[in-house]
Formats: sequence, C-alpha cells, structure tokens
Amino acid sequence: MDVSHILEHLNDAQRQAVTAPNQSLLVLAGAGSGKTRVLVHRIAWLIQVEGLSPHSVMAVTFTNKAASEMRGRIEDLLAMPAAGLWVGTFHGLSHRLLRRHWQEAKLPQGFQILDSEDQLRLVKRVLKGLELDESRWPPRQAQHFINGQKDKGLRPQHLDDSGDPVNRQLIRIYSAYEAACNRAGVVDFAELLLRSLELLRDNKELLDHYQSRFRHLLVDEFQDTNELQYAWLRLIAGARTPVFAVGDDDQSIYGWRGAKIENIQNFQKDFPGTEVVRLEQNYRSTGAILQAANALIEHNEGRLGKELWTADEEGEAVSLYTAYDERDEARFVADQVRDWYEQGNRRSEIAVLYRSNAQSRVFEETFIAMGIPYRVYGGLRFFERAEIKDALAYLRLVANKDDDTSFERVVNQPTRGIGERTIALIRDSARANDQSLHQAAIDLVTGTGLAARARTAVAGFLTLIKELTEVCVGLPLHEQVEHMLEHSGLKEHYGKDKSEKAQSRVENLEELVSAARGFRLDPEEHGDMDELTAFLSHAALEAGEGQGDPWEDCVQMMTLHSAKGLEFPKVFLCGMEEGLFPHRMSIEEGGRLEEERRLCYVGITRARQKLYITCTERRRLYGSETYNAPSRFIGEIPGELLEEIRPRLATSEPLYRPSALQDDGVEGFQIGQRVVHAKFGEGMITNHEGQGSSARVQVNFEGAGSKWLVLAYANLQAV
DNA sequence: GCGACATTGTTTTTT
DNA sequence: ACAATGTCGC
Repeated sequence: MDVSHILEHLNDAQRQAVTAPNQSLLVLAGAGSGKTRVLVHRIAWLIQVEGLSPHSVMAVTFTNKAASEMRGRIEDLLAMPAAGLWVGTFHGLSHRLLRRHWQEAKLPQGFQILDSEDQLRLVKRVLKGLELDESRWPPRQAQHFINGQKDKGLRPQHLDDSGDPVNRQLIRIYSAYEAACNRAGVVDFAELLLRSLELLRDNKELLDHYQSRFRHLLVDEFQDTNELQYAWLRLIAGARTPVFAVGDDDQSIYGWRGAKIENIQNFQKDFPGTEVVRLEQNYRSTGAILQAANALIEHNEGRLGKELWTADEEGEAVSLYTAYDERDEARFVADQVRDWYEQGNRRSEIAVLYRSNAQSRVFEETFIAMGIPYRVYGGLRFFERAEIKDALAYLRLVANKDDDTSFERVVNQPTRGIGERTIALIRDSARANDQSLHQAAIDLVTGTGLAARARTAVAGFLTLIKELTEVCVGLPLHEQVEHMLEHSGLKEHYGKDKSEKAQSRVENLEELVSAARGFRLDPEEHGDMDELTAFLSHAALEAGEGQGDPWEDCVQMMTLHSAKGLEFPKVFLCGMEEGLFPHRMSIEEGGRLEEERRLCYVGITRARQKLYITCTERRRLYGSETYNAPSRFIGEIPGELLEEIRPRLATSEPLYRPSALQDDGVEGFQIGQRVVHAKFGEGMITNHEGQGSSARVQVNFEGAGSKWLVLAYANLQAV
C-alpha cells in the first residue's frame, strides 16, 4: 500500500514521532508546531502501516471540539470512516465505559449526568438536609472540595479529618452528597472518571479486556491532565500498551483547576523507555512574534526547554499602544479593525484577547457604536440555558423518577401552586423514608399528610409526569420533546410573556425540538441506551455552542484561556497591566506568576502575522478608578522587538498612584491579616471600606463566619 | 408569586 | 460599578 501521503509534508521531528517504534513517546509540541497533525498522522500510520485495527486505538482529548476535529482529520487522511476507533474526551470515553458496564459500576441503567449547576443545587440540598448554614458552609466551597477530592481519586472513606473540625464537616458533606447521588442515580463530571477508573480497577476481567483491546493510547494536551485523568490513562495502558502523549509544558494554563504539569515529568518515569521528541519548528507566526514569545517564556524556571523557530520571515515588529483609559484602548482596536477591513481583509481574521471576561464590555460598546460586527466566545451555552434545563429536567424525570435534582427544578415550574412549604413536606418525608422525592410525593398524595389544596396541586404534577412517561413510549424523540413542551405548560408559560427575553426562550425551546429531531444514536457511543437517555447524556456532555451566526464576518473576542489552540492573522492582546494581567490574585498568591506568563505566551503565539499589545494608564475596575503600571510581561519582551505606537504623551493626565493607599489597607490593618475579636474569636480580614471613624473591615471568623465590623468600635487586635 | 430591596462577589473553564 | 442572587413583605 502506498503510504507516502502519511509522511509527506512532515518535517524530521514530526516524522520521527509519527513513525516511532512500539514504545511510549512524549512529544513536546510547541505552539504552532503541528501537534494535531502529528497525532492524526500517527494514528493513520498505526492503522495503515503497522496494520492495527482502528478497534485497537484510543485517542483522548479534553474538549469535544478537539475530539471531533481529530476524528474528522483521521477519516480524511484514511479516506474512510474509522469505525471502532475510540476518539473522545476523558469524560466521553468514561461515560461510554459506564454505559456498557452499568451493572458492574453499580449504576442504574438510566443514570443521568449532573452538570456543574445541577451539582451545586444538589450540594445545597444536601447542606439543608444536614442542617448546615449556607453562610458558614458556602455551597460553592463544598462543591469545590468534593470535586477536588474526586480529582485526586479519593472517596469520603479515604479521607482523614486530621482533627480539623472544618475538614470533618466537609467530609461529612461529601459523604452525604455521595449518598444523595447514588440514591438519585446521577453522576457528576468527576464521578464519570472516578467511577470508570474504579470499575476497571476492581474488575480484573474488564481491565484485562480493555488493556488487551487497546494496543495504542494517544493523549492530546497532556499538560492539562489532572491526577485522576493520569491515573485513568495509566490503568488503561497497563504494562504493555504504549502511550503517545502530546503536550507543551509552556502552555499549561489550567493548574488552577487541578492540572498537574508534573504529569509530564512523571511520564518518563511511569512509562520506562519513553522517547522524547521535541517539535520546535513553528509554522504559524513570524520571526518577530516568535522571538517575543521565546524571550518572555525564558523568564520561567523549571521548563523542559524548547525554543521555537521559523523558516518564515521576520515580519513586522510587535506594536505597543499605551491608551489613556479603557475606552481609548477600545477605540484604538476598533480603528485598526476598520482600517484592516477597508483594506479588503476579513474582520474574522482579527482576535481581541483579554485576561478576564469583564473586559469585553467596553469593546462591545465601542464596536456597536462603530458598527463593527463581533462575536464573543464563551457565554452561556445552549444546553445550559435556564429554559432548556427546565425542559431537560422534565425529560430526565421521565427517564428516571429518582432524579431529585430534576424533580425539584420543575415541580413548580411553571408555577402550579406547589410552594416551599409543600416541597419541604415532600423533602422531609423522602428523607424519613429514604425515598426519592417522586416516590415520597406519591405516598403523600395517597396518604393524609397534605392539605387539600396542596394535594390537588401535587397530584396534578404527578399525573403530568405519569402521562408524559406513558405517552413517550414509542414516540420519536422529537415528538416526545414536543409533547412535553406542550403538556408541561413550559411553552405556554414563556409564550404568554411578550418580552423579548421570553420570546427568545420560546425560540430556544423550539430549537430543542430541532436538536432532538437531528439527534442520531451512535451504536458505538451509546450502546443499547434508549434514545431519550442518550439524548440527555449528549446534552450534559456537550453543552453546545454559545452563540449562533459563526459565519458572519465578525471580530473574534475571547479570553486568553479560550484562545488556546486557535490562531489568527492579527491579534490584539489587551489590558496588559499589572493587576489585570498578571492578575492581582496571581501576584498575591505566590507561585502563580509562571502560569500567568504561560498564559501570555499562549496569547502571543496565537498571532500569525501581526501582534498588538495594549495597556491603559487608568482603568475603571470594580467600580473604582485604578492606575496600573504596564504589565511586567511587556518589559520581558526585548525592546527592539517592540514598536510603540503612541509613546506616553505629556497630554495624558498626571500619574498619581492611589493604589498604594489600597495596599496599605486602613488604620494599620491589611487584607489577609489575622486578627482576634473579644467575642468572635480569631479570623482573617478579607475586605475593607471607608476611612477614619467610619472605616469598616470584613473579617472571616473561624467560629462565627464572616462579619463586617466598624474599626472604631470593634477593638480588633492583630494576631 | 412577584416585585422591591439587600447582599455579595467580581480570573481563568471543560466536561 | 454592576450583575446576580437571596430575602422579605404583600
């Protein structure tokens, strides 16, 4: 067979990776060095040259987008469908395993997936059940704790409170949360991974089966794996399966959510005989842009070491624009966009990148005022919209009566006279009898525990769910959805509201019917799941795109994080100021600067032809005016690569820096400082406002929670 | 059940 | 500053 198409257009390093012998390989792939191409060609090589069945290959990515792009490119290269090939996200593949082996995983057949919002609601319910005060036990913190433990592979019984009462309570919450999930037959995102890991670990036969089935494992964006994901990989690989890991330590920007850069270092230990291949030739950016990126990232310590180079020309210098304020910054960018467009280029070739979402607003306002179409990435996604989640909750109840989260969501949505009191009764009864809310409601309606009015209302809801369940049997999926929308009263509820917002909700609900109509069961992915369950899982695992109209010629706006993996001819890196980027939080907390620098590196390397960096002299942030120094990252780019477009002018307002005031705190107290109060005990100052006799500080007390105290009266002592 | 008022947090995000 | 959420009263 002629396989030259697999090796054509690859450079030496790429070819070395693609044709590597049967052993583990760590590919350190710099930005723009053809990472995806190497992965895709490697898989094609394994199948067409090594003669492996697609059935024996698993490729793991982080996002659905990356997974579908990879599958598409593989099939293009092979010129045939790659049936049997497992390409997917960690979560998607874990989900697949759990569906195939739900019994061994001790899950109900129709188990459902909680997204983060569902999870938070459930945590809140659990806190209520434990009679814990939400202000002392913030649900988000508990959620974070639970996910953190799961990401480390730890169950409540593995945890030791080490005598710490806070820890003890959190473990209790985790335990109760787990019980609630099990009873409801739902799993959260981390659970998908942990449960599938345990499934294989505890079932020797299954493990043997999959370990011998998969003869090659490939991982994308390896620097973003967390502990649990890495353990999952090692387990499936076993002792024999070589792992082909592609990553870039310089682009690790998700440490804050548990990604372990150390996994790259450990990789060579855990997979003995691993070869390392570096991809350093960049096919994306001009010389100037790469030199700027290289110079910046040099300032990080403990890198694995890599230097990008290009055979391309030097290109234009990086432009630096120091704006007067954020409106001026936006105006500058808008002017550049307009010029570019008027020269006959496309606006979609331009990206505006920023550190935090809040920064997009001024740009949006300016673009609107100047009539420049734009698209902001990373808003609410389709399946995350409230009305869609309401509709899905009805469907989930149809599929699984034990799903208490869904029950609570729609029992009174639209309102049907089932108020807090009635719901509390149902909840108590459910807890007392260790039942689902749905079952408890049935018992209450037939029993005597409810007032006549409430009983009628609850009975009405139960009848509705029963009716939906019966009608749905045998109906095509989209008709099930349609029927539910009509009979639940959801559509009518939004329909009678004539506001624009409500109208778009109705449209979204109709869109849901279309989504259902277009949904196809994939036997590989979904096994023998019924259509409804498969559709609901799909909705949870792939939240859909944010906004429509991707085809209009729009300026692309997004955070630096969402820009990873993308490239644009012209890039604006905005808000390059100390405090914003690097972000204050990362400056204050030690050891987080390097990740910010990597984020900046990611930003710079998005640009193909031209990079602009902008910063402002003053900026309105969280209500008050701030005067920020230009980001240290600007200073780390050699001056000869930078060209200042508007040097600081004498016309700009005199710079005085009240930021020093803020850092000093008030009256000798600072944020982060530990203090003791006569009544509330010991705590830490978390905020302050006002001055003189009205100065107040917020203190988070260990025993009494968070309080605002007037300094003049509180008599706080520094610890 | 809804509107008025208060409180709170405000980096980054995928699944 | 501001949005998003929670609380309270009718």
